[in-house]
Amino acid sequence: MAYQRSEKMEQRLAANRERILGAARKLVSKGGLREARMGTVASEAGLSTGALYRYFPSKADLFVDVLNAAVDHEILILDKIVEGPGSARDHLRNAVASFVRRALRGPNLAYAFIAEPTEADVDAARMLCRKQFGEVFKRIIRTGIANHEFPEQDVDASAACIVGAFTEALVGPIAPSTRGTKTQDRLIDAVSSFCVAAVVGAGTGA
Amino acid sequence: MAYQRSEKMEQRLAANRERILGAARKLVSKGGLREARMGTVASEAGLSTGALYRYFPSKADLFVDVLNAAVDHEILILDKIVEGPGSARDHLRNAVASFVRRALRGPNLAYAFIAEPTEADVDAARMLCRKQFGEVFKRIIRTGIANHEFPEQDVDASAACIVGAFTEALVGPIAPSTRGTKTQDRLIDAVSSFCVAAVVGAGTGA
Amino acid sequence: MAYQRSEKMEQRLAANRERILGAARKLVSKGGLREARMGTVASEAGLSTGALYRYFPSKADLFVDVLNAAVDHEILILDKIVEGPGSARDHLRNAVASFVRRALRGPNLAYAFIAEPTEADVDAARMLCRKQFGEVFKRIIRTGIANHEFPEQDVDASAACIVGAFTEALVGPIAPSTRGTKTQDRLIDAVSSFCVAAVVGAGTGA
Amino acid sequence: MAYQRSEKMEQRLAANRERILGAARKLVSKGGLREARMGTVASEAGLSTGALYRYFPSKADLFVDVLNAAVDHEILILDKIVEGPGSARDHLRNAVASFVRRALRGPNLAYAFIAEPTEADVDAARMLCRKQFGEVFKRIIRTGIANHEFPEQDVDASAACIVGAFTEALVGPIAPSTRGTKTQDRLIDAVSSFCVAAVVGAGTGA
DNA sequence: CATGAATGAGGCTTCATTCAT
DNA sequence: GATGAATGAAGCCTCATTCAT
Repeated sequence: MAYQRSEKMEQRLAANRERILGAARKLVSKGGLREARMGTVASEAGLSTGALYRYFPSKADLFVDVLNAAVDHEILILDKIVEGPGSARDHLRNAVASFVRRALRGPNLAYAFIAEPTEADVDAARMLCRKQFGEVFKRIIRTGIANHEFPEQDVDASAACIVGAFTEALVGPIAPSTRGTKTQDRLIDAVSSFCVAAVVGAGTGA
Repeated sequence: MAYQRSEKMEQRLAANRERILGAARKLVSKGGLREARMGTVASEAGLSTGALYRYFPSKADLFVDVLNAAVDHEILILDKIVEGPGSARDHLRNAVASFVRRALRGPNLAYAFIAEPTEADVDAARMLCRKQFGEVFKRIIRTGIANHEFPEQDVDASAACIVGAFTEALVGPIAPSTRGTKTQDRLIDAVSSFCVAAVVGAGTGA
Repeated sequence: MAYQRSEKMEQRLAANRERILGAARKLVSKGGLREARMGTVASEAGLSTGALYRYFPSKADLFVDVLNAAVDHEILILDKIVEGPGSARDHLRNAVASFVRRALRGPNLAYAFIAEPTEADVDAARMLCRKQFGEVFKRIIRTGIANHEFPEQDVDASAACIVGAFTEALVGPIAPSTRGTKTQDRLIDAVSSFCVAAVVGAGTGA
Repeated sequence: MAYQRSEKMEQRLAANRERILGAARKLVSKGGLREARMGTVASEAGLSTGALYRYFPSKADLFVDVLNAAVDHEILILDKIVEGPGSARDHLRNAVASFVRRALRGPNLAYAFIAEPTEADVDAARMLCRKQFGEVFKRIIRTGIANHEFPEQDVDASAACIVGAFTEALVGPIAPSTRGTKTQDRLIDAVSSFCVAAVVGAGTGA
């Protein structure tokens, strides 16, 4: 009996945790960390403010977790692509396209967690996330260079440029609004082409 | 008899205004708008809080000015490059390189004003700024396409990617710290090469 | 399991709200709106500043409520008198006497809410209040005129004079301090007599 | 020469003082003390903020002077009426009518300086002013009682009521807006009749 | 004496966090 | 464990007053 109860409880707790994370993700992607107040997260999650602190010790912790969850998920997918079949060029194209596609789908967390600086704690976590994304692309590029698919280049800089390029293309005000699926496909294509061309042709530009 | 609107005074006022802008720029580039408190700006500028409001009607106004001043300066320089001699490819390369070079020099405002969302007022201004940068690159790309220097491509997306690429390369945590002048030159080169290659090879990557 | 919206809690909240209103009333009647700082209201009510904003969205709202509560209460009483038995003259006398009596009892809100101008919000509310008091007296006077108890007269002006008369008599520095009950009774009598005589004898004075 | 200069100077200084007082009066009667900022007074007077402090040691002092000047002027006129020919009833009627007439003319200082509470300093002065007005009416009433023109009554209370009555009739929102001259005459008549009737009939009302 | 820039205390309000129920 | 009321530290801004020119 006690065991039963506890199992049910466990589930409820886990569900709550997820709901909180979901609410936080939603809010942060809508208005940035600044606008994501703890109180709003709580009511969005159907809980009380106080309850939040039973799951996360502080706002910073909560959002670091939001960040990490989102990023872990992305990285997992990207890793699969990289480890899958195909040339480095394919990997690169697919990795970028895959990221952009998902970002265009959901609310654009990208903006919030890639761009916006806030408290030191969260900021540190964000830096790490960007680094992680960078690592994925570095791996791809390095492989390509080893294969002689890609020319020699500053891997760090290229990876940074890639992450920056698709981030801006996703969240920035430059690219036109992307409502229709077709438009989205075109954007995905454009961005991934851009990155592939850049890496493939690196050194060419001089 | 009347108050001497002496030249010295004028200068002092102008100097104050500059010191305020300078302090604001410094603070915003260090910790983002969030951390740039009016009080801190004031003391950094060697003035009292109240004095700030003689020069700028509100925090938002002050930082919009900081933003605009920085951007106007950049755009001016980029425009000169675009209107100067050389191929579109040169323009592109030089525009990127020039921006990145200056950004690496001064405090990296780029971060603050390209990325961080804040109050509606400032945000609107920032959107405009990014758009402005985008326009510069769109012009370059369009010219290059007309010249058959560059292949057909999604100009909006490419411009967005360029802005994103160098922004991230500048402020992001992916590229290694760039202290030495030599390292900086390498980064400048890498980033501008990346962008040029991307635009030149666009459509190639498919 | 869920948060107990216990009766005790409800009561405590209601009590807090009352304490806030009470504190606000006290302060405003002592030094006017100007001196009634939110911080002072809070500590007077035994709460923190922040807590006030859980009960009232802003200073203006709080004081509009103070005003309305006080006035509603008064108007209710005055209305009862007007609708009760007796001649218009009796109604007039009793209405004035009743108001003055209660005003002398509690802190003299009259001053604050009838006289002092402040923020637009509160001001609008105050104007309404004064108008409300005016209406009560207009009704009385109109009835009396219809009855031929009172001579024809400018009802608006008379009502205004009545409200002004007892307000000044209550809060002004002209009438001597009224500490003793006997003195108070005398004042009540004097003021109500004054008003009755004025209305009864209107037009006589020419 | 030096003498000449000094005389001219004296005049200019006196003129400045008057202009400041005038500006202050205008502003206070428009928006109350609260809205009458020193800076605004200064520019309205065609001077600088600092200059104000050469004529008046503080905001409170300035407005106390404004108040006193206005009141002295009134009292002088009222005194003349009281000392002139006619019955006490005439004096009373004329005094009230005269005050109301002038108040309706100029900007309604009455409101600001009779009603609105502010800093302790100014407040004290205002209390005195109201007392002064009260004294005038007390004198009239006492004389009338001695003459057996008026019945015995609480002189203090009656005087307070009179001051309150015309103040409210002047500034309150109860009496309809008084734009036309004819309307104004009617109001003057109504208010003075009201007061006379009240004093004449005092004690009648019981 | 005039000027108007500078000061700085103090007001209102927000919100992450705590805690009695 | 959950609730949401309460806390209190900041933040932005205003404005009477001072002071170098």
